[in-house]
Amino acid sequence: MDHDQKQTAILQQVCSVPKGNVASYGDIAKGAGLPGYARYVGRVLKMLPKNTNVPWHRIINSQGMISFPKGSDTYKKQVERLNQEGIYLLKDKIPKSYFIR
DNA sequence: CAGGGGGCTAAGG
DNA sequence: GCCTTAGCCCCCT
Repeated sequence: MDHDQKQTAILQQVCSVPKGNVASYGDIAKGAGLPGYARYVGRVLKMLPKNTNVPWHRIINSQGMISFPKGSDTYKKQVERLNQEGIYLLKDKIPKSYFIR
């Protein structure tokens, strides 16, 4: 399996997360058939263009927290996008009830 | 090759 | 809750 296929599989998994729900990097990797590729997922999402239709904001870490420095532009951006689909943080964390199950 | 660093994770103090 | 350790993927200098 080459790089492109992994990337495609990952992005496809990301796009499969319904609006109003979230998933962890590890979950995405797992669902893409690539257990252990959590960090790889983050690396892939990092290079997406601004205008992408891929819902990168629905991907968070296993602790339910946003994996950006709190207060950074990207952090705010992600929070805004989540709020826009009815997802709200509690003490900087996203409640478990939003996770895909 | 060595070292450092990322949108990570699970386990232990 | 915090921090460290070890393990995971990869990339860059």
